[in-house]
Amino acid sequence: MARGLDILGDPWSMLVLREVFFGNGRFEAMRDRLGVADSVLAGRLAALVGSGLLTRQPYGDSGRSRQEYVLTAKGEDALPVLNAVVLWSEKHLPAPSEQAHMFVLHRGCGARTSSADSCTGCGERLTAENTSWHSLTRTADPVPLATACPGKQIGTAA
Amino acid sequence: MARGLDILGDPWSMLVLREVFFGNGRFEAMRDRLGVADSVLAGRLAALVGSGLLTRQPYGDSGRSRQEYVLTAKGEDALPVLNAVVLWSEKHLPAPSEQAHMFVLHRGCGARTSSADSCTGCGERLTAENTSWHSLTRTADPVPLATACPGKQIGTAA
DNA sequence: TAGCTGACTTTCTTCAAGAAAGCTAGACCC
DNA sequence: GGGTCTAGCTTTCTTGAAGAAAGTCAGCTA
Repeated sequence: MARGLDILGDPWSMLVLREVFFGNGRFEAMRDRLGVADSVLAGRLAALVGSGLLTRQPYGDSGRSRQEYVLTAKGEDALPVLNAVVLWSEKHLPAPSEQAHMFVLHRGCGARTSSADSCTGCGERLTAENTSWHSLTRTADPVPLATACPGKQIGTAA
Repeated sequence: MARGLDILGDPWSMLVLREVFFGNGRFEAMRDRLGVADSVLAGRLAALVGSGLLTRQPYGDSGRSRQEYVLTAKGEDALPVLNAVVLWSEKHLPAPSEQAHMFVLHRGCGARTSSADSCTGCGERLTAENTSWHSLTRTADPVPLATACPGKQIGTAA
């Protein structure tokens, strides 16, 4: 557990993972969204890549220096940890505004779940593939989570 | 979620909570077990009490200056977060030794669960009351988790 | 009354976070 | 084809927190 916390226990690491799950894997996008210092973000990304939770992937136009960070299977498996934090926060921390709420939705049955790793509506196991997060501060509609390497499947290969 | 991570995201906070769940709520015991600096432990404990996850409770002999930290209902509800970290770590991080493994057990049916907040054997919801952790480095047998205020129930009253 | 112990608090040093600027390589523009 | 733009870092500097070690204090113990 201590070893797990070395990777996941850092506040920024979890927030970076959150952004990647939201499909927000580009350096600038994360920096702007999280308000984190460049050097810290660079360090956290390198650590998460080093720990095998993220991989780098060139995106958009041809071989330019533009990279996007995407989840590996190992990173995707951290979803219950993030869900558990979201559910605990929703239950116990007062939201600073109506917009600040965030929900975990199972796309299979559409239910809002109160479990970190299974749907309390239908019991199905939650994965990044069948889960959406709904954050009012972000978009009006729920966001399907990013899975390991969107588009082309690389997944556990790395 | 960011607010939740302000409290739970700190590596030491999670480890302190782990110790309290293990029934190890005394200052010296935690310091010895975690190898954390006194000043840092004192700060973390104060923060967790301030956030309402722990309360202080005198223990043993009469009104001496000896305190023990015990969970509140709010702190107890953080169990799924810790479970999720344990399960992820067990799945994805190599254990440095045979002894380093840790399991989450449901005492109701005795099954080892692979879900953070329900028993994968019987489906029952996991609470501190019906959950044991089994850490080989600690004891040979699984340890029933500490619940909100052992002995006298205070719980949500604070 | 002279320790001893548990639970801190203080002090000091070192390391990491935060802010701000600089660097680089390809894209775009005219 | 020279200038500008932009994404994705890297460097530098300052400030704040972590870590180590010693000090404090109240009550028990002998």
